[in-house]
Amino acid sequence: MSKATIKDVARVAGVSLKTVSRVINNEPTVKEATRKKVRAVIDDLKYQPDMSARNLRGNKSYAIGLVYDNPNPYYVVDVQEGVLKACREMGYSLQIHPCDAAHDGIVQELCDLVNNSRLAGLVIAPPVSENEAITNALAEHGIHFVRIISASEPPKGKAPCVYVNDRAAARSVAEHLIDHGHTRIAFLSGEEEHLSTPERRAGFKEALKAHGISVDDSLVLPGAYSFDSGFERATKLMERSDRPSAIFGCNDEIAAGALAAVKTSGLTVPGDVAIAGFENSPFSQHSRPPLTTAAQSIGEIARQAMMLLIAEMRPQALAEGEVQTTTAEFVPELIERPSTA
Amino acid sequence: MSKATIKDVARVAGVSLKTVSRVINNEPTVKEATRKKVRAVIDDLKYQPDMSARNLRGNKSYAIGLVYDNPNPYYVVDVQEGVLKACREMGYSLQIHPCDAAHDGIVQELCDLVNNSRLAGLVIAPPVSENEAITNALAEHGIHFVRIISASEPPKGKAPCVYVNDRAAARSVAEHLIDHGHTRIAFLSGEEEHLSTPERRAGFKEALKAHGISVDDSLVLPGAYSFDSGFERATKLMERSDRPSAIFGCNDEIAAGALAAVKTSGLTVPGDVAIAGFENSPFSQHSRPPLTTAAQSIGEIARQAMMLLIAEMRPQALAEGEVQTTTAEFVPELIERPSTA
DNA sequence: GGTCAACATGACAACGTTGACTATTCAGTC
DNA sequence: GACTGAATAGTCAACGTTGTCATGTTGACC
Repeated sequence: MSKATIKDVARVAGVSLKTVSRVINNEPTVKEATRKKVRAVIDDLKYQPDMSARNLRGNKSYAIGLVYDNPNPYYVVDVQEGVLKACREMGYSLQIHPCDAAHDGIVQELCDLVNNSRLAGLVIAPPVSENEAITNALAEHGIHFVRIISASEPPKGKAPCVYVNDRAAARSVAEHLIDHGHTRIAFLSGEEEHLSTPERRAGFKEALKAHGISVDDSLVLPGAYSFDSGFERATKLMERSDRPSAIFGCNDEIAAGALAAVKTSGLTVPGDVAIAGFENSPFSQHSRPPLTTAAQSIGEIARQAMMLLIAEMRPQALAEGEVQTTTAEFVPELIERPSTA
Repeated sequence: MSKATIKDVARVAGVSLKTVSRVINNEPTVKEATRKKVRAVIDDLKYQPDMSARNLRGNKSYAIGLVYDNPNPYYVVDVQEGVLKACREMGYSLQIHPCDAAHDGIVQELCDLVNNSRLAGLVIAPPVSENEAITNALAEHGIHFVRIISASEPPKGKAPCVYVNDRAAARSVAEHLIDHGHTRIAFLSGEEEHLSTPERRAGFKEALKAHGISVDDSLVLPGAYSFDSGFERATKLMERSDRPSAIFGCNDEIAAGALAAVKTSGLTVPGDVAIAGFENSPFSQHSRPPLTTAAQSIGEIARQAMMLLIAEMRPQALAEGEVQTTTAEFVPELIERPSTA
């Protein structure tokens, strides 16, 4: 009762193994009538090709790896679901690979992963995807991969890439604050190694400049993508006599920390200080008041990444008309909530 | 340069394919000298057996599936890492399978998963693992699996199981509150479908009784494992004239919501109301004040689950002396933080 | 009607591994 | 020295799929 093989399909449909194989793989040289007949049998028997056999036979593989090193589980889980969904649709299996981007042997580790697990390609999430030493090395080893990165324009280089325009989104958030009358706005950065930090900060500064507001560098503070880091920096800011009237956290965790700090200082949000975050994580939804933020549909981004990867690996697998691009842009969307009202 | 096969090893070592296979699989009928020689060549060539070929050949498979439906990404990511680590150690590959436990076709879905992906077995996390309709059906289909559940004693039935003694841990948390002089303690439940809810509540009640405190049922409130649900219930509690002096949230999200509610009501924590959570999630670490909670080492639990599963599937794979148990207990540990000081 | 190309299909081997079976070696025994 | 049985090693086929190459089938054109 368990396994229907290509053999069964061939027997029932009255054709050869190879013809079934051709139908499965969308090869063109099959008569339409035959194709239909075989498809019907496939549906009927609920046949699904066996990954192991496929991988074994060709040097082609139908497994892809998802590489990430992200401190934010919400992000990780969303990316996983998006990629997994796309994998299922396209008949691939998924191998997750959490790793340490700072680890010395990371390149070797990824090469071994691809070889040992016979992976067709990799989807690489930030921050690993933003480390050029790593991606260049992978490209040299002839490994197929697609990156998800933070950038304001298509990256050069031939490797496919999905880029999230954090800069444009950060501009929107900053403009939102400016529209509400704020001119002294603090910016709490994340780690500099994450491209999202300079990108979001650039968007912030661009918005100020566009509105003729000069940037006060003493309000642009380095730090980390964590609640504690946000709390600490905001606490210091609140002690200053020239404290800002608004705080823009480079992500929601920082903003949530800042929110806690402002309240701890006895000030109100948004009355005394407006606060905005980035990423639309539960931190922004669960704080009191909920935080204005920018949302990216991670699932859709992950899906798109998979599609680009497949296009690169097996161009023929895609339907005729589909566009052959190697990059895709996503712009997170401003979500207004009470923290800036 | 990429692939060393069993053939290469055999040639270099001057033995037959089969002998190498025997060495790899720890079969006993190989002379020690031969075994050593082959092992050396294997290391030398960095040979690693090909999963696809293995899976294809035997009906045995070296892939296991991780099934979960959990709204808490922190938990999911930790479980993934724990299981993945154990998989690597034991030479298995891992296939993640997020799913909807309430979905009608879930049993069929899991059976198909096992058949189509040729999985050797499943690691099932709560709450899917606690749905007996599902696990019984899987057992009937002859599918190997191990459950991670919440329970205060080894479950009956032959399927291997890792049980987390939430009841005992909840007793510790409640006793901690009692030790601090609280007698009117509210308990904010999670969803009743999650076994952890009745278990933790039972531990809470046991502690009260053990200290001669009668349970006030109007302080034991049903709800959901969410920030909002905690916020809502705590807000109502704070409006009561006979408000409790302490709140025990069934998890940290509930507790964090309660914390926000208490502060919103103009009361202080822990001054007016003490608050404790459960799970040691970042919610408990990031709130102000940080929350007293109970911590389980999810990674270790996941690892242990994998070991039990392997023991069930391939008893011979384990080293000689290793104990052959089918259940393992973990007791979360009390972590005292300022929210109850 | 015969020729040729284009299209459609099939036969067979091969991917890397292991199970079932067979062959060899080597003590120990009569 | 031939006979056992256990210990050790090898041969071969098979898992489900697809690439290569060969074959059959169609239709258009002279």
